[in-house]
Amino acid sequence: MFFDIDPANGVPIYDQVVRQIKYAVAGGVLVTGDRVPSVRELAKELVINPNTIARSFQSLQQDGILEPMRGVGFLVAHGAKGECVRQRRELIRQRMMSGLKEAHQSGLNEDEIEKLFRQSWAAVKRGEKSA
Amino acid sequence: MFFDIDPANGVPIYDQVVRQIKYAVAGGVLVTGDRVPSVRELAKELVINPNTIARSFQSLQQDGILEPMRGVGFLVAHGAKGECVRQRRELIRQRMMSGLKEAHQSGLNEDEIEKLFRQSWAAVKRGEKSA
Amino acid sequence: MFFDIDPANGVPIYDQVVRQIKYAVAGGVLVTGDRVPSVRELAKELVINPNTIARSFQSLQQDGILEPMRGVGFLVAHGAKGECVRQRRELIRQRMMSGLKEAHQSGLNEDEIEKLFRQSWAAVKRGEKSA
Amino acid sequence: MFFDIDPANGVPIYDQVVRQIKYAVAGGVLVTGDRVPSVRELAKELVINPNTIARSFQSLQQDGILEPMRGVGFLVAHGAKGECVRQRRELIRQRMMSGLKEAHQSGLNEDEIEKLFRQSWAAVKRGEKSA
DNA sequence: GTGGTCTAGACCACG
DNA sequence: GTGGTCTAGACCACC
Repeated sequence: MFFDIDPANGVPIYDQVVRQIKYAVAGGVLVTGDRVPSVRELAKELVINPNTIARSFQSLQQDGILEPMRGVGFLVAHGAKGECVRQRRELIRQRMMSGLKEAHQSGLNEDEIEKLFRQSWAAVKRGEKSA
Repeated sequence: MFFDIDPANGVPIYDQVVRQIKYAVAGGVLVTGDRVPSVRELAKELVINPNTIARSFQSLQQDGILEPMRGVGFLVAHGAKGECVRQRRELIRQRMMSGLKEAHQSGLNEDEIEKLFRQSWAAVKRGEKSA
Repeated sequence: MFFDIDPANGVPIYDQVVRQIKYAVAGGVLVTGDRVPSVRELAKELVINPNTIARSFQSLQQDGILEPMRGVGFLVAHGAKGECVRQRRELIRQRMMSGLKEAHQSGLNEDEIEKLFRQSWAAVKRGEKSA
Repeated sequence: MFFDIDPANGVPIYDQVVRQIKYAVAGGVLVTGDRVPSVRELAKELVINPNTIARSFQSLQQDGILEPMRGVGFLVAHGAKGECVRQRRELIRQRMMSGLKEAHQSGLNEDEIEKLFRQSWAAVKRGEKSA
């Protein structure tokens, strides 16, 4: 699929899966009514324990992003896109805030932080993997 | 002292202590030869179990930031400042990179990410706590 | 398993565990990819507090001998054998050096030291416990 | 004096002092009736906490190696030499045994251990410090 | 007084 | 089930 899971990321795998699916819905890669790959399929593809995927789906179901369809699997729910677009912004914002909070508290001055941001963003756009 | 520990932060307490001390050394608040508060003192001040502090100090010792002095306590080691300045930048950089990687991968466009950065940084400087 | 822990040895228990595992890897008893007994299993078997074992494993992880596998346990890491063979020799060498240094410095002459070595080695091979 | 103290040796400093004095008596460097340097002198010379030296002297007094002399200090006791010669051999022997026990248990074969002994002994005689 | 080690037991996150 | 973190409290060695 469209997933980019990093087991050594600090972020729990189940949460990475949750986020990736939300981002896919927010970006229109998945739209209301689409069938999401089954737990087993995803687990096999991502080389992850099926329980982990199941936990992700459970979380997505509680958030109203996915709906279980008996005998079929999970479908993207009505109104999921708006919710995902909103959550995407919020998830990224929180991560940004928490990082900047530590940067600020660490005593780095504003110029250095700005510079780090520029460099990191450029590196990310170039597709580096060193984070 | 100069500590800002948040027990409900996700980041383990012992790691927060490690980082704060590295930042203090990087910023010149602590310099080579300075005696760091004893395990018991710090534990009492931060209302944290002494074992947790001991774990932080052990980690700092392995990194060559602190040196144990028998019967005295821990002292800031030779060359600690350079190392801490380096590590501070690296710790912040990694956090920045990993956040931006997720932002990029989430499909947010460059303008939105830039805007989030501006807003978040302004909020952090204003001292908000909403992250 | 293959452990010989002596709680009244002077050497900390967690360090004895670390060494025994390194020796096991060096000797080929454990090979890359092998799953090491879980913290709880080992603790139960050796009648040691789980935290103590956890500390040993943490140390072995930092040395690159073991790798944690989420939800599974610890596995012997790639390249562990070479490292362990090297460390085994070094650990024994250091112990030998430090003992001989004291012997030399104590004023015992060479013949006496040689003789003590012969006698001790013979005793160890006979399996005596008087040290 | 004739001391060779290594604070990072694992062996407690007070015990190193005890041993060194016993070795000096065993080797005839100190003989019955000789006055041993005062606690303060030794502490200053070895850059060690005076309490540590005091503890060493206390131990030596209990062993009958030193005798306190009011207003003078500590003197080497009657019969100390024989006792020290005996203890010297025993102390070295124990250290040898414990090292060889670990070597044996580590799986190193006899040839390797013999070789390590040769190399280490040669290095010690050359006066190396790497242990 | 200092740090080092160990135990006991709890709770959590993860798979 | 796994390891990770934290607390509480004990005992020890050392200075």
